Amino acid sequence: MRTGRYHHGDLRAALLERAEQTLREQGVDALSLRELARALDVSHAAPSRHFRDRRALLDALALTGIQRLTTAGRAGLARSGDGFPERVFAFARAYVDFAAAHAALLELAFARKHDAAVADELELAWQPLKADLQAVIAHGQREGRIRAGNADRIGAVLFTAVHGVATQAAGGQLTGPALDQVFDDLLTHLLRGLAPSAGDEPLTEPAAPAC
Amino acid sequence: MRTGRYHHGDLRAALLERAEQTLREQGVDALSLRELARALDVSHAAPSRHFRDRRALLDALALTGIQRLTTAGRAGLARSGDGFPERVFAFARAYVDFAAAHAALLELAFARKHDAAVADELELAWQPLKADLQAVIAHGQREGRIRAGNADRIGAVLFTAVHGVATQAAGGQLTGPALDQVFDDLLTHLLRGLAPSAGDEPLTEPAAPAC
DNA sequence: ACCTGAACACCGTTCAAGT
DNA sequence: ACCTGAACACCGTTCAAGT
Repeated sequence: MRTGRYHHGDLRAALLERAEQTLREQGVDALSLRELARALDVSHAAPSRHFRDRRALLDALALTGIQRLTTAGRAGLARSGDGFPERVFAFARAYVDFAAAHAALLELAFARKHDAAVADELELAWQPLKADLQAVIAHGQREGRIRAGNADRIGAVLFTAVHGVATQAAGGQLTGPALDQVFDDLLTHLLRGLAPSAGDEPLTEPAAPAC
Repeated sequence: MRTGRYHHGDLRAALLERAEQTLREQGVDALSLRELARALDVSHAAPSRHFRDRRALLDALALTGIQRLTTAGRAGLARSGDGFPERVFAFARAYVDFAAAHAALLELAFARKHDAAVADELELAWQPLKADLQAVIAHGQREGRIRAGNADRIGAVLFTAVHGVATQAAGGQLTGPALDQVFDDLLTHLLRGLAPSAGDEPLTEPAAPAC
């Protein structure tokens, strides 16, 4: 039922919002421009004013996904205490939980981009989250819990490990207690390996003095 | 141009083979049953004899993807020597290389399944690869390079870490030297954390005797 | 500027009918 | 058993035309 007026103060924003809902509830394949237009009571050709094609809409969604994930990571840090491994766990957990709750959205964020310009834009969008991760690592280094060295390399290692958990959570391969255990085991062992001097419990005890 | 005869000794196999090619060259979105039928010179309704719907074809492809990946992992092990960290690296590298070369196929293998029966079937298909990984870990434990303990848990940790590298390689977020470095750093630090007693170079030197 | 409506070339899926 | 051909209900995309 068309209302008659052109209407829609901001069709672009409305399309994105509705698309995100469909994505969450029914997945990418169920996302159609025509269905979106119908839901917003607008002609099927109207979306093309705001998104060149379906892919452009998906790319825009990917961008919001990265931004939301960044926000979720910060919220996780804000909820956590000041301790060292605690902050790493809080940050990582926020990532994994977001991935499980917004699987399709994150999948879009990580999909291979055909357009180089889009790939660059998304790469840029990751920077704030990566900066947050750097800060967490620098904190661990100051506390003597992470070995000195190139923080970018250490950041890439942590990011990749957590991403491995997150993608499996998103795909449903890892759920419930199994997910929790892998998450804990992976981070614990990796941090142990990243510690400056690894005794038996380097994550909860200061390194024993050399004998 | 239809030939006239029903033809095609094994249309199902022909469909899968052609689909895999299209997937590799043009991605999932470009994969259409009608196009496949056209390429095989068969009516557009013929594929439905062998695959209930498009999703069923995609599920079948996912299955072959897991099998191919398993084969690639074994080939990696076969090429490697007998040393301990060497075998882990060889196995993991085969996984990552396969992911980079067959991104779309592996994506299908890890996509969330709507059908529980399919999810179970794919879960089963992973078992041979996971068994191979268990063997590599058991080897490391015998050599005193990996701490004793539940091999399933340790396997899940290693799998997840490597999967994190693989998905980023598949998505094009990690390529070239950056990929190699993250791969090396992650495995090195994780194995260090998994070692029974971690000195400064636990991966290349036997653990120093306790003082 | 922003949207409509018609048009075009594609889909997936189903089903009676052919061999 | 296996396939065809027509039919149906959907798509994405384009473009002249409207306000």
